[in-house]
Amino acid sequence: MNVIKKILLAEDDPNLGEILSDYLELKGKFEVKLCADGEEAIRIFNREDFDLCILDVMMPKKDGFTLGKEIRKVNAKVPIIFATAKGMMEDKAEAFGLGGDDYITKPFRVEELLMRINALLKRVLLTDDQVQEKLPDSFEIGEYHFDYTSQQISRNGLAQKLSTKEAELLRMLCLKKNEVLTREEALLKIWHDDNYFNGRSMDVFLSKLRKYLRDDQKVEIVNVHGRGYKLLVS
Amino acid sequence: MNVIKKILLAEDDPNLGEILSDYLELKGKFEVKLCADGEEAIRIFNREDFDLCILDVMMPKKDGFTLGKEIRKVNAKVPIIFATAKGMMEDKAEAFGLGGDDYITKPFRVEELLMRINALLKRVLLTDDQVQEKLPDSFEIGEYHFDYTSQQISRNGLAQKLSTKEAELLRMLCLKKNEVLTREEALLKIWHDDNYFNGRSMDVFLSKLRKYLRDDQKVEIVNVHGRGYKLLVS
DNA sequence: CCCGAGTGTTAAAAATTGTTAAATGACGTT
DNA sequence: AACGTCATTTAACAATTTTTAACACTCGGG
Repeated sequence: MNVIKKILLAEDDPNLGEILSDYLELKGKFEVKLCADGEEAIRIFNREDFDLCILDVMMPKKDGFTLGKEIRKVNAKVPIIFATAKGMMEDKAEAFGLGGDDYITKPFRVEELLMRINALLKRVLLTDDQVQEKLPDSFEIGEYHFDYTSQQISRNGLAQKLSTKEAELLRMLCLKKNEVLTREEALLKIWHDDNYFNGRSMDVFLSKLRKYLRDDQKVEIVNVHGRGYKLLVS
Repeated sequence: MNVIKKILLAEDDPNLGEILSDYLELKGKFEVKLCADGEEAIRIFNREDFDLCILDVMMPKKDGFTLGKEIRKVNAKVPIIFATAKGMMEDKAEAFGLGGDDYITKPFRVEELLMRINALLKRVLLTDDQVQEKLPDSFEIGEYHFDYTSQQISRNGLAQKLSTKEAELLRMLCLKKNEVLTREEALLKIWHDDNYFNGRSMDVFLSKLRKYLRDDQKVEIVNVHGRGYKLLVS
């Protein structure tokens, strides 16, 4: 690909972090985001898209493994490299599965790290095309037909254009038809940040979607108090 | 080598800069662009194509390493030579390895610099041919046929000439058919600078392209609010 | 029943985008 | 140099999208 890959680097030692960051940006032509602790890292991760994460295991506030698990909750496939002191990994390795991931023991040479990064990225690139866990982009909602990419719903041949956010939210609801879509999940995936104002903004969009869908009595977006929303088609 | 190589020289000392520039143009038969600081350098770099960069590490406004990283983000392969005072490099040098780049400690003899330039350029010349990933220059967009090099689109035998920027923008959209082309990416690649006015200029071109493509209902350029555009063919 | 947190709805404000026209710039011709 | 022509940028205004604000209502625990 001709696109620059983005790497999230969580490393609490500023010196090492700076050196690694510089090296990867200059030599590996990556765009590197450096975070000093686990909490900052998860916040940044939810705001931007990354192609790979490098997590120091020993960090203040939130250790690398916890961070890794939280990242996995939101993103199932981004490759992760854990950097850890010798001997710390053996037991954990099993636990984490390490499906698409890797680990490297400190101290390591930067060339070694770069090699592993490239290896992981290449592997993702290979499997990416085959697996193509391609989510549907077209849905049936009662009498409505919803096409996500072209951002419109239609009923009886009449089309209604949707804005980007309207389409994204409706898509997430469709992907969980009859299940609960958590407010948190929608906010993190669409707004990239779960806070009060984005929540209110989302409420407005819910209201709009309900308006679009109200011509079919059998379609309903119901609230699950304190948790989220369900798209019901009876 | 029948083409004159272009060198970007970032050096804040006007005397040294002038001497180097003159020497390289005279002795090395290069075309040299001299910049007095890092900010000027990155601006120039985004506007022109260079075969090699020589960056003084200590410069006002933006130091050589930062500049080097920014250059790497845009161009992954142009060789860089860092010029630095003795002792300053040793720690970084290790980190950066010497893969595609080089460094030289001040003070140095101009002959020494010329040697390194020629060495780097020769190395690039060797590896250059392999990369050559050729992108298509002709696209089908619904009923339209778009030829990038001849800068025209045609439908039902009727041709419509495009201006350079129109063609470049349409090409980028085609290369990402059904995916999002980020405003930022288009601006950096075509306008070489992402600012408000270039953004507005791009909007005007989007409007023109939509006009050219509006005879086929199935072709659409849809906006992804806050991100960019998708070229859709249904 | 009362209260606070959570939700529904609407409207206004702010930001972004769409479109058209005028101003500027680039370039070859005379 | 003056001119015509075309490409591009800037300006102006319209329309759309998203966010924020305001107020009403609901839920569920004390």
